[in-house]
Amino acid sequence: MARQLEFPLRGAGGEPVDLWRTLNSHGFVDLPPMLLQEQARTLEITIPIVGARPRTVSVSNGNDGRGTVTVVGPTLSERAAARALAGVEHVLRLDADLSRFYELASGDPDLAWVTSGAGRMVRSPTVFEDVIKTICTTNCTWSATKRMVVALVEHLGAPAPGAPREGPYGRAFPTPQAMAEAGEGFYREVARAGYRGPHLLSVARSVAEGDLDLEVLGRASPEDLPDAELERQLLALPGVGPYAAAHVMLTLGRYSKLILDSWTRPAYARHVGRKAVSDAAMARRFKRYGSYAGLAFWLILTRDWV
DNA sequence: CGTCCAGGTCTAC
DNA sequence: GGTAGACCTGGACGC
Repeated sequence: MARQLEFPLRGAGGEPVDLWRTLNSHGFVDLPPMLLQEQARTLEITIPIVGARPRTVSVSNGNDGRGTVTVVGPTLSERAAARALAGVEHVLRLDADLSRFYELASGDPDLAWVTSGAGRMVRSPTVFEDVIKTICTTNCTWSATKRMVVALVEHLGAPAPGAPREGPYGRAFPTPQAMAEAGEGFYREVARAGYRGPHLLSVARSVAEGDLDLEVLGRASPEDLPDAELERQLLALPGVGPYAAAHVMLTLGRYSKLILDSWTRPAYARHVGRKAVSDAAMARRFKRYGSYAGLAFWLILTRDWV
């Protein structure tokens, strides 16, 4: 018996939330254990629940400007239901207050459109998941990224009730422990992660052994952990360079860095009708958005995604 | 069939 | 500090 939960589509500052645009905020919704369903305009995702098995839920627009969470599988206890709902609200970043960004954007012809509820980046249930997935996007095609992440979730992820017998869906993203216990051979021969394999294993082991706490990076305030220091810590991770650090930072709600890669560079050049634009020029152009520079950059590039 | 390179990173100068 | 070269993999190309 499915169970329905509801939540208000409002940000922490009372600002509007465009759910469909949030669900299309970046490419990770195309990687398991997330599954974007275009026709139904829903996001299916399998999330870990503390003290219980992972659960697969479906997120969509409900009535009266609210969002709906439909839980797959047996009915949850009150506590587990509350945790599942909190998990979805976390993934949708409803705790973020974008009202100051909207004020900034409302006076900008390039960006005023975002104030109707764009700019909320989907994040994974854990920082660990976003870091691992980001490493899997480096120096390869999207199909390769998918192959690696599919393998991780399919073979190492804990199944939710009602999970299909095979395939990557209906399973939570693997824990650091599960990834640490997988041997080098798994990364080489099953995930076919190539030279990234040792990086993935190293990050997983560090977290599993307690030497590295990635989750604290998601909780730290900019006062306690300024963007520059956060970037420094991310760059220290094996396999994480400038692109990956900027991408992870976007998923952490830290928007000062521009994501500069082989997709965004030409996409921005097209946007301004030039053959190429230097990284320095892009940084200058977005400097006026201050701590929201990277978010402004990303939104301008992805405006036509919805 | 070989070469190139994709939502880069690391090491060695 | 800035910049070549190497690096797994496997589609997309050109020949």
